[in-house]
Amino acid sequence: MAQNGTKDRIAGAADQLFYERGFEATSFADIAASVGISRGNFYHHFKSKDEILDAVITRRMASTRIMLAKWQAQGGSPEGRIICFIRILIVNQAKITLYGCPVGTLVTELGKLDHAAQGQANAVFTLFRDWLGRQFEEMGCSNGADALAMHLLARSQGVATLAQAFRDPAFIISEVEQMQAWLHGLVPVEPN
Amino acid sequence: MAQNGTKDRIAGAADQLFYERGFEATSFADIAASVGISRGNFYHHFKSKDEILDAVITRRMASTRIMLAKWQAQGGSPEGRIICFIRILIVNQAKITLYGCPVGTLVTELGKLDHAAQGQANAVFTLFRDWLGRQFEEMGCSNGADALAMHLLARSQGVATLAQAFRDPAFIISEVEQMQAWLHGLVPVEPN
DNA sequence: GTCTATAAGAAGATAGAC
DNA sequence: GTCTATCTTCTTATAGAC
Repeated sequence: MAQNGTKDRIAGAADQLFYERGFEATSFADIAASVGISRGNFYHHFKSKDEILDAVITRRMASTRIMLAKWQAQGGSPEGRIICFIRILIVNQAKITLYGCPVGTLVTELGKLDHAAQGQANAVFTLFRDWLGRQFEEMGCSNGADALAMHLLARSQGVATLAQAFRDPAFIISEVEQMQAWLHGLVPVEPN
Repeated sequence: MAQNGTKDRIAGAADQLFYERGFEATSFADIAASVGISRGNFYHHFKSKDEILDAVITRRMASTRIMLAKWQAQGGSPEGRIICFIRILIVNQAKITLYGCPVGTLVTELGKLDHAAQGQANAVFTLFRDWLGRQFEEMGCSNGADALAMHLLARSQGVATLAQAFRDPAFIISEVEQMQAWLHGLVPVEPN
């Protein structure tokens, strides 16, 4: 991590700018200015813009895996772990109200650009999807576990989109409560 | 409508390209090529790219108003009219699977660009929001009518986002059924 | 590893002929 | 109303000095 400071700082700055402004709208000059290096230095670390995108997605994959592993390791019930997922909407409430969901907005943009990294970006979604699916399976919803995972992912995406559109952080709170109620209503009161 | 053929054709082509590729990613050359005119001719009809965006949003506002008015005029129950809204996901299934929701994706992009037309684009959302709110009021949900409207908008947005991300048109069908079931479960069987 | 300088191309936008 | 030609600026990308 501290092995190559500059390369990592570039990827970090790009990660943030791609989230806040979008991939296409972010130029090398923007990233360079954010890191505090010259544009020329840039190409010593990354040969092209697509390579930076690669690095950004790799970063996001890694941090997502760490987050999911942490939730998994802290014990508790699968239901409790799903609550952890739902509550990232609240943890990131302010940023979501401004920029939406980093995963969803990047996948949508790359999809429209027909970009080669689209599948890679979508792998972050798949990470959440599979993890949620396993939690629902553990909850005893072995039949529709994946459908439930997709349903919850979609609910979260919709909340992020509308919260950003209307700049309404309170909407996030309201919907998170409804998602938690939905989750509790899934299994008819069957303590593990 | 037929008064200025070229201007309208430009706006129509821009509308489609902004949806399929995004606003920033669409260049004047792209639109001109799509319409079959030269780039120079362009500026006779629109002074800037922002003016085209204005025209595109105006078009979308108009067509949305027409669609909502049509649903309103066809009689039936408010519940039936909300079903009309839900089912546009199915009507536009193929395009949504490829490009997501035209309203949501434009608002998200303009939000990230911090574009001046962001509020204007969001007005299309507000058109749906207010119309849905009135339907829920008529259904007797006068207290939480707007919250229900926002909830349903969010659900639709989430479905569009994930359907596009996973290129999964079947997910739309599955979620539309769930939204209809949710709608029917709202009022405890009280015929109008 | 970092910089300056610069190339090559695409973008939005304008001028003026027809 | 449509075209060609051109301008300016921005963006990605490269070359080469330090």
